[in-house]
Amino acid sequence: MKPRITLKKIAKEFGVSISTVSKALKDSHEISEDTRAKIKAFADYYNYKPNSLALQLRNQKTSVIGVIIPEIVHHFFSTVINGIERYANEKGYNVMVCLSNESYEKEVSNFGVLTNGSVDGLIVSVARETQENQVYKHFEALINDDFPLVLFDRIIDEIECDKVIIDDVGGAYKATNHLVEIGAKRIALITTQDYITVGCLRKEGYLKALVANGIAIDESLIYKIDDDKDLYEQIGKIIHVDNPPDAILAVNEIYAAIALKASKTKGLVVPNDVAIIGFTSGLISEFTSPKLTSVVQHGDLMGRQAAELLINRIENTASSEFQKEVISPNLKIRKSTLSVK
Amino acid sequence: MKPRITLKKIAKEFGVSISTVSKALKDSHEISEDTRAKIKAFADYYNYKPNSLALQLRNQKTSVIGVIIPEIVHHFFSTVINGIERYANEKGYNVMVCLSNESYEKEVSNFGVLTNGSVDGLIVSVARETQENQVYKHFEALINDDFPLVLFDRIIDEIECDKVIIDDVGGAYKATNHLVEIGAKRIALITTQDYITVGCLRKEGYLKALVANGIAIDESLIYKIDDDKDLYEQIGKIIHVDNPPDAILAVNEIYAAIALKASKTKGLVVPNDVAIIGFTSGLISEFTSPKLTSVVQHGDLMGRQAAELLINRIENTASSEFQKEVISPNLKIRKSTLSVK
DNA sequence: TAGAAGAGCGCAAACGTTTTCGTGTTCATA
DNA sequence: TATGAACACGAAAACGTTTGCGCTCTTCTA
Repeated sequence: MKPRITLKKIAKEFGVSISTVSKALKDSHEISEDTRAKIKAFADYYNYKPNSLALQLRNQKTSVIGVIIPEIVHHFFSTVINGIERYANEKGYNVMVCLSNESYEKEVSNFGVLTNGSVDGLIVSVARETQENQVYKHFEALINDDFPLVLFDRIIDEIECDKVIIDDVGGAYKATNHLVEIGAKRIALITTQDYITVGCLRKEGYLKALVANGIAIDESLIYKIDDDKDLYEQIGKIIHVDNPPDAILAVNEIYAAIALKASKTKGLVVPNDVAIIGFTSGLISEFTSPKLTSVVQHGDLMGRQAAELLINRIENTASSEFQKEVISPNLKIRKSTLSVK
Repeated sequence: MKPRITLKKIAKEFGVSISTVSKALKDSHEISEDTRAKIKAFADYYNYKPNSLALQLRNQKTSVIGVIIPEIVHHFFSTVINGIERYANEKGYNVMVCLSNESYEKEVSNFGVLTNGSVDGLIVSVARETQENQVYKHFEALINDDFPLVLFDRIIDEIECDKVIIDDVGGAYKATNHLVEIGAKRIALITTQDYITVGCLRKEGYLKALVANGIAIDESLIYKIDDDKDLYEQIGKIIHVDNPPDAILAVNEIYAAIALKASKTKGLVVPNDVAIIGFTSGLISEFTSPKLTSVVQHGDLMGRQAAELLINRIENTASSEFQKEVISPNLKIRKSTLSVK
């Protein structure tokens, strides 16, 4: 790569000082019209642009937001990034994306890299392994330094910082309620392992809705999937029993789509024999047949709000107490739960 | 945010010079055991980490790769980013992601931000608007400066740099051939507007395969979709005619999934009445019914190779001529093209 | 004609590092 | 006692920028 042109080189060219060049380029009245014109023409010709590293170092500000997410090949997370990126851009910030791949170690190493001055703040969704181990030292270190931090979706209650979450309880409640309304009696829940907070919250909403409707809770209808094992097999077992459920609430789109497939394989008609709802409305739900009713999570909005909270914090325009934004999901009703009675 | 601890502060604490501290932390033999131990303990206690901006400025190296893509909420692009991120990480680089949103202006502004010293190199997939307008000044400026640049997928022939592409011609050829083999006679092509290079290339492969199989080219079976208009309407028209095609090759997954839906709506059975193949094997193809046969693009691999080329270029371990890596897509045959004769 | 005013520019510090090249002290050896 | 090395540390430049202040020279005013 050719060396970039600097103030120093321009200064040398005209036999003036660096400060003169800097001021000339900024149209300072301290510099004569003549000198200004010459220098600006030259700088323009050689396409001078201030080195941003130098500026960042001087101004003690990078205008970069770091984002750490468990994975990127995932519709929900990519919409969140989209939301973050758009808002950040409006505010003159850039985005640096790092992946933890659900690994604690990788998350910690990402923290190390990003908090050495290369970003002004961090937006994080916690890795599965971290949630499992419940080791939050790297978060605590940031909090101690008052480092601007926003957690979203997969958050940690003990860590005091700004947060953005979905109202998972409410979403699951709405969804379950909808299933009851269309006449379901035996509603299964396909959820995650207990240490995944969102899984727990959705289960809570599910249970609340059952209670509210006076339906007895049947623990045998609650299935906790292990993401490290074969999904088709685990979910298949739920359907391929003598007395399968007449409705299913799945905590994500994949589980729902697989449940749908399994149902069809068994010869069950959706929604007549079994109605299905998934969380997250990505593209999958749109193209299954029948289309899947989903709890829409508004990832874009979530990202936007996270970025907003973070930038307010960075620029000290935030209130001193930490905010907890709760986004209400809504139900997108499609054919997989069409009332059939 | 609390001010971070610096060499200067440590030096002041012990009444020594900054250089002494720097050397002590690096275990230099120039510094006495005593001093070293004291300084290291202190630095450790206060969790000292070198400011990376300062290092980047001094070393004239950021170890950051800039990535500019048209959009991120897109399975193909997110797999590419995944591939880039993983390889970059192995090599000690971080990734900064910017979105052009298919806009020329945004792309140019991203170029401006990223090439001011904040990244060591750039990986780009060209925005639709840029391809449409064919204005490549921002690319040329980079090339003139020998700035490390890799183009992938949506590339520009005139720009001389490393490139990674899919063998689109070959992929479309394979797919079309497969359709012929299972007995299709009237194969439609659903493609993009002409200025999208990948669309053109896939059309080329489609035509080649027809010729190779001695099938007459029927221009009325080639449909160019306008992404700014309603997709369902445009694609619906292809199916809802008196004499619909008996096979369809779509240049992306969405077009294919919509074609599948439209066919089912019209009462056609897939694959018996009409066989369908899409490009890109994302999650959609997996969950439609029947599952869609697809030309698998290997986005991860593509990202990995792009990152590899770029880092070699950055570290001057690349050959002087520019490389053009071509990734061969393979056909993932699923039920939408199951031989039925 | 002395003094002030103002125009035009340079110095130097600051951001936080690393690294080369000193410099001063101590100690052993001839 | 002079010489040399070994030891322990500091000064300063470099990366590229911004900016407050000071300096010099001209020009105007009283």
